[in-house]
Amino acid sequence: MIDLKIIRDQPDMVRSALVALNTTAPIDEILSLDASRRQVVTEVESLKARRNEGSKEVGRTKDAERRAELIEEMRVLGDDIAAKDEQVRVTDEELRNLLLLVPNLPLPDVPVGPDESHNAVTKTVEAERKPDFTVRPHWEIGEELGIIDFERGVKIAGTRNYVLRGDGARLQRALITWMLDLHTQKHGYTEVYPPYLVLTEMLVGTGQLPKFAETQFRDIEGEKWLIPTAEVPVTNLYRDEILDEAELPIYNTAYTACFRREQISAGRDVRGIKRGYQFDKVEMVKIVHPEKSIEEHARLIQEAEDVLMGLELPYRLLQICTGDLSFTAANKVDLEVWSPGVAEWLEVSSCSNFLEFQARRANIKFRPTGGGRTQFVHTLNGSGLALPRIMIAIMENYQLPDGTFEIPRVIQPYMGGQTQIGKQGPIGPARV
RNA sequence: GGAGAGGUGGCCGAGUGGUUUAAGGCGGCUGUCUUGAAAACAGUUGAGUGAAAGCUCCGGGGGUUCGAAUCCCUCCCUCUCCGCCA
Repeated sequence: MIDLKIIRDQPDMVRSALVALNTTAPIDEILSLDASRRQVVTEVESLKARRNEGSKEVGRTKDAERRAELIEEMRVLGDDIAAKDEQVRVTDEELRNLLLLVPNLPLPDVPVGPDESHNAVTKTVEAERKPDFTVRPHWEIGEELGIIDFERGVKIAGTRNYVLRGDGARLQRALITWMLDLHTQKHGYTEVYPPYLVLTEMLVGTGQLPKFAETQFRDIEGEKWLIPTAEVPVTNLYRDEILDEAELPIYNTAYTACFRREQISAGRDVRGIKRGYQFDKVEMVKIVHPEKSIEEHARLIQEAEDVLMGLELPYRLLQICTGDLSFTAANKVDLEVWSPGVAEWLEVSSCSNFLEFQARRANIKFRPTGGGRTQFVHTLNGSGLALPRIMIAIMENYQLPDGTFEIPRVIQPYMGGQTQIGKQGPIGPARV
């Protein structure tokens, strides 16, 4: 949520930002609601001041007649106040609902462009190893090796689900552990394990609601939602809190499963494990002083890069332009890994700076050390990283001509020294 | 799931309809004193909104009343006991 004052004081600046974002928001409705709200608030508050004074006088007055007079006067006043209070309450609610639909404003250095075609590659890093044969897509060798079971995944959970098996499941677990160790031991993060099912307000706080309800999974009563990313519970950890400035910055990292109801056309990205309703991810979340968020964003990107460099995978950085910026972000840089089997760049991380957008929604503040008014913190987050696509990248970049693949060096200690993944044992009831 | 108790300012805790919308204590900050510190003493110390006056906030929401932390309804949460359970 952006500051209502910005819309009130610089409506034209906001309108042109919306054009750059290639989106719309109900700015005019907000402005007119705000104006009428302010007028009614002023009225009702002076009425309340009079009532407070009058009611105190009732307590002091001994004279019965005068007392009755005052009470009657205050009663009439009270009806007026109740009506206006209700008016303010309704207006407040409408105003907030509209405000929740206004996207974050991009930072000045975000390149302007209508859509993803204007995103800019700002860095490309090659890997030392490069297969010199035709690499087969991960879904082929995954099935062949018996580490991914697509059929049984769909059988038990429907489309866009799969089962990892044997060394496949083990490799993913090893990657998660290594990533968490990297962030906690090298990057100064604290590991947290949050709930996967959270209250509605949490998704409003981080910006998934109210606008993107259709991409979320919710429980049957509708009171709780499956998290689409660890960003939701981990950022909201501090909701409605006033932190001490000395506590900043706060770096938290979490591994969670993530659940997304993808609204994409059937048939797109359906092959393999690139896009499922459930996937695993290690997430990094930063709560920082507002003056520090720009430099923290740069560090966050570096920390995500460290994961790819550690795994020795080829990747590139993509500066997202205004038209492709997500609703909540003021700036966003994606990390994409190259996968030769599917022959495409796969997004494995989005590193975003939200400024105070989420902090306003979730009401996360800090108290300046020298005193003074409380202020909103800035929040940032980035994947570090998304597991299925890293699995794809490893299976394809580390592939050997015989359809097996090697395990990245940094992961080998997490796999008991194992260096390669080959065909798994037979599956099926016969084994049991 | 059943029974009972309770939710007040950073913390503890008083307050059961008005004459202080929050006593008192702890902690924090400032000052006096001191070579410095401690102690003592004095003052000060929440959030939101607003240019300010003011208004709002005693778990959330609703109600009664001229007036609610205080009475009523409802929801949430915490604690104790029982039941169930990975």
